[in-house]
Amino acid sequence: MMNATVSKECPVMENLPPEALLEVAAYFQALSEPTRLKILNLLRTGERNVGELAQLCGFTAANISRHLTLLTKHGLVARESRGTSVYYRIADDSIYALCDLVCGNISRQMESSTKKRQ
Amino acid sequence: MMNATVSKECPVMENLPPEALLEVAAYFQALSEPTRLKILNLLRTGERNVGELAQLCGFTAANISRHLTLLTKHGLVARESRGTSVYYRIADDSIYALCDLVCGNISRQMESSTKKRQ
DNA sequence: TGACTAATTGCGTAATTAGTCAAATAATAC
DNA sequence: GTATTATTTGACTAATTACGCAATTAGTCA
Repeated sequence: MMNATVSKECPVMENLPPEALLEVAAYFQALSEPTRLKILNLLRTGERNVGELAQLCGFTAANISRHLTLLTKHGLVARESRGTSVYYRIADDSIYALCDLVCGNISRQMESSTKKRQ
Repeated sequence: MMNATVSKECPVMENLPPEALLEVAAYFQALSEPTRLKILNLLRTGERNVGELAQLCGFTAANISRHLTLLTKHGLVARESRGTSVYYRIADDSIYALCDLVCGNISRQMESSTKKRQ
């Protein structure tokens, strides 16, 4: 009932349609930019408006706004307009699980490549 | 003992150094390309050489070779030269856990955006 | 050695994208 | 209404990148 179109499981990704592949790729791409990761990291402690994020990231509000638009489009953050400001917050906590996995992989890879190097 | 340099956990990614951010971003970027996901998916059933992958993906061997080089650099696949061929295989099974998470997120997001749309 | 096959790499191209500034939009306060 | 502040969007630039072709490297076999 819930896993209608994009088989919710896909533990294998076998015989996956090309569109699914594109979507997964686009999702990873949303996470593949340092500034966007920084934003997600900043939102960990709670919501922030565009101006705050821009200042904390050291970029213009225009730039951060674009990043936030992209993150929103992929369901990673949620937008809430309050007064003249727009506040963003994490919409999908599982991204931290993703990041944990990746951090684990990276550290493992660094260990092995360090071993090889010496 | 294992979590030496890059705290294996990083459940928060708080106060993370910018280099770590760059590495995580680069790792996600390796997964953010449909052709590379296709390759990883094909390798699920076992090792393949460059020519096979090229044919199955519908691209030149040159192109696939470059993708494989990148995936190798990030520790996602392992390279083994045998005869005149070079065989690649999955080096890091946890990428499927990553993909499962992402598939789950995407299907959830599709549900909610579908709801909103109707 | 040379012939053959497979993989990699140099180079060029088209497309994407992260960033900026400036203009437009939106919400509040006067 | 106007003024002010915050966000978004249009236009542009510089940098990156996925791809193909052609040349090079590497391994096998006669």
